[in-house]
Amino acid sequence: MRIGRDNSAGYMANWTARLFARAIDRRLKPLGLSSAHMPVMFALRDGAEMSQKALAQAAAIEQPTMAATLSRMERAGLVQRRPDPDDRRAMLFSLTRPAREKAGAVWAAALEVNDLALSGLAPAERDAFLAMLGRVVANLGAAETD
Amino acid sequence: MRIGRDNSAGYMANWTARLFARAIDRRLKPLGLSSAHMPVMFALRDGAEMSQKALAQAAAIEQPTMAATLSRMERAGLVQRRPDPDDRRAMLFSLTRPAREKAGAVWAAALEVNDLALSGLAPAERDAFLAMLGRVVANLGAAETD
DNA sequence: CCGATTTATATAGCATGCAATGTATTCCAG
DNA sequence: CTGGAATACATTGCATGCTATATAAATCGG
Repeated sequence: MRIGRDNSAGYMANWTARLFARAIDRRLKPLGLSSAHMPVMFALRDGAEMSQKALAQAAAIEQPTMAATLSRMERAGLVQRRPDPDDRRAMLFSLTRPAREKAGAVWAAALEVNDLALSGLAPAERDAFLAMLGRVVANLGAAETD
Repeated sequence: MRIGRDNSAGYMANWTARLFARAIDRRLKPLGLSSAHMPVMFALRDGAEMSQKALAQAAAIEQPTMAATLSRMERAGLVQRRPDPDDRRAMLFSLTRPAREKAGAVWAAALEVNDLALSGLAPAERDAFLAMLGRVVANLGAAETD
């Protein structure tokens, strides 16, 4: 079997992810946001407060990565942190008012890019696509634990 | 419609790509290689020589990204460059002997991770999955040109 | 209650990716 | 043949992601 570009799932997944990120970033850049901010925006919607660890788990990224993202978002005035009154190791993060006001636009950009990417696929195909992505994530995630 | 994590194609694609890269990197690290080297290894197999621009196109990444990757690969003794005799602006890259000797192991790692990721999917599903990734790439790529 | 372990965050160092820009050649129209 | 446009590469600056490691606080067994 010949593995080139188009029949390597890993390569295609990488390519797809980069195109998604670029499409999102182009739309969010005017708002001072980027694709990495989206999981945080969603997790902290409706005024929720979460620790860095909880945010990292929600975004499925490593803790130092989330620390850096939160640091940049704080610098940009998008999130604020306060000490967790119940755990002096932890910090609780929440969206600032400016960030909350941008949530709608972030939502719209997510929907727009999602729809653009999946155009030409029937609803059942979209479901199947997401299910297969979920299966691949489960397969690779399970293999990491070993 | 509620967009969270599991029903956002962009988020799932990003997650999938990161898991693929980690699985590949874990296997290639003992060889002194990484996932970003794979498109170069494949493009330059069988002693082929290619310019930096041709390699960037083959890998579907931007030129500065390929420049950095080739620079690291050169530092690691994996590729060598020589001036293009027909174009004094261009350089021709090829794999070194040590890199050629690692090509088989790279191939094996790619097949292993591909199979692990797609385990549980029937051959027809795998084909459909790759076809849908191709469709998403085409959709997002076409939108970039605008 | 105490020491060992676990947990939450911080930090360093690096790879991979992008956009924007500079420089040297090449190519093409006139 | 020449000047402007296009092309190939280099460089800068930054974001996103990882691993490995350090530090402080919480937790748990005895």
